[in-house]
Amino acid sequence: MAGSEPPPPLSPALTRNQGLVLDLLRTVGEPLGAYAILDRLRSQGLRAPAQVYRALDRLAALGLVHRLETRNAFVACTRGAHPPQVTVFVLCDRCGAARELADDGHTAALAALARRAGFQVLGGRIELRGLCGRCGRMAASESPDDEDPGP
Amino acid sequence: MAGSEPPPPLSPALTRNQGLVLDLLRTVGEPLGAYAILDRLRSQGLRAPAQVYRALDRLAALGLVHRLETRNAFVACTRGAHPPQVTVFVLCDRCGAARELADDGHTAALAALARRAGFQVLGGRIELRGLCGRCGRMAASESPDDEDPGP
DNA sequence: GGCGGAACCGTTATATTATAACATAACATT
DNA sequence: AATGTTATGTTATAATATAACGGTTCCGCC
Repeated sequence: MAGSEPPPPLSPALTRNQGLVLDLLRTVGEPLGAYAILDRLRSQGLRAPAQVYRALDRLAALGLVHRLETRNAFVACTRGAHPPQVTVFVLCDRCGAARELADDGHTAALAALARRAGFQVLGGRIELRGLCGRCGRMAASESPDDEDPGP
Repeated sequence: MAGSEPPPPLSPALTRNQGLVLDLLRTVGEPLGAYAILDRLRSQGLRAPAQVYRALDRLAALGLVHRLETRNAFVACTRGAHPPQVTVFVLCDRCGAARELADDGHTAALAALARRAGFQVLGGRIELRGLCGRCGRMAASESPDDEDPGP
């Protein structure tokens, strides 16, 4: 139909839906559930969960997004290409932020530990929960109560 | 065998529903979803998901069962009392078995790593997926195909 | 011996997350 | 053009999890 070609944001080798989902996650920077993604992409024409899940499956297989199992949410990878699963996530209980850290060899060491028990490791990602720096300081200094992080 | 020796099952301080769920998980030995637990306890009078989830919440808080985030399933703890989360799970993709291993200090080391990034760790459990010894051998020797573990 | 509170219980209803299944469209390769 | 492959759009449904309500039991206590 109309000559509508959105060239700038989309990453190459990705289909339209995959590009939309990846762009959104990169822009937002924090974890989003599949239905939150869907809601934000309705204006771009997405209508059904399956469309989002399919795009997420592909992006995850490419290592461009990671699934956070403890939150049932998805986040764009913030480290360049990295060998499969050499990454640790830390997730803030208070503000929901997710941060991806280099795992410093722990995943490999854990795989070796498992192997000693006769188990062959094929995957797995480490997710730790707690408080990010900002929320930790607020919780410690202000008082032992619960508030949203301010502006 | 029968006699009158029920020493392993019911833990003290548990309510009826909690005891039923814990016994079931201990007997089965492998991870079960909440609805699978419910189905197997209908004969004991349980009827609604909330009953199972409540029992599981309490048992998890006591450290008697663990939740496997990557499977949305629950498994009885196989190691005696242990400090919070000093445990690694390895989960077999093929037969579904779960095994709990001592973490050899990795969780603590990871917490230290996170702390260096300004993050205060409050919890988290490591789950690795792959093949257990038995399934790994079958996959390697027999052929590169997919069968259920024998009877 | 009756009164509050706490913890658990059972139940219904609903929210949230994820897949199945199927027909169509787009595109590259023959 | 016929074909195979991949992605798409759509509907329906499965699987997992929680909210909300009222009732019961038990325990401490005055």
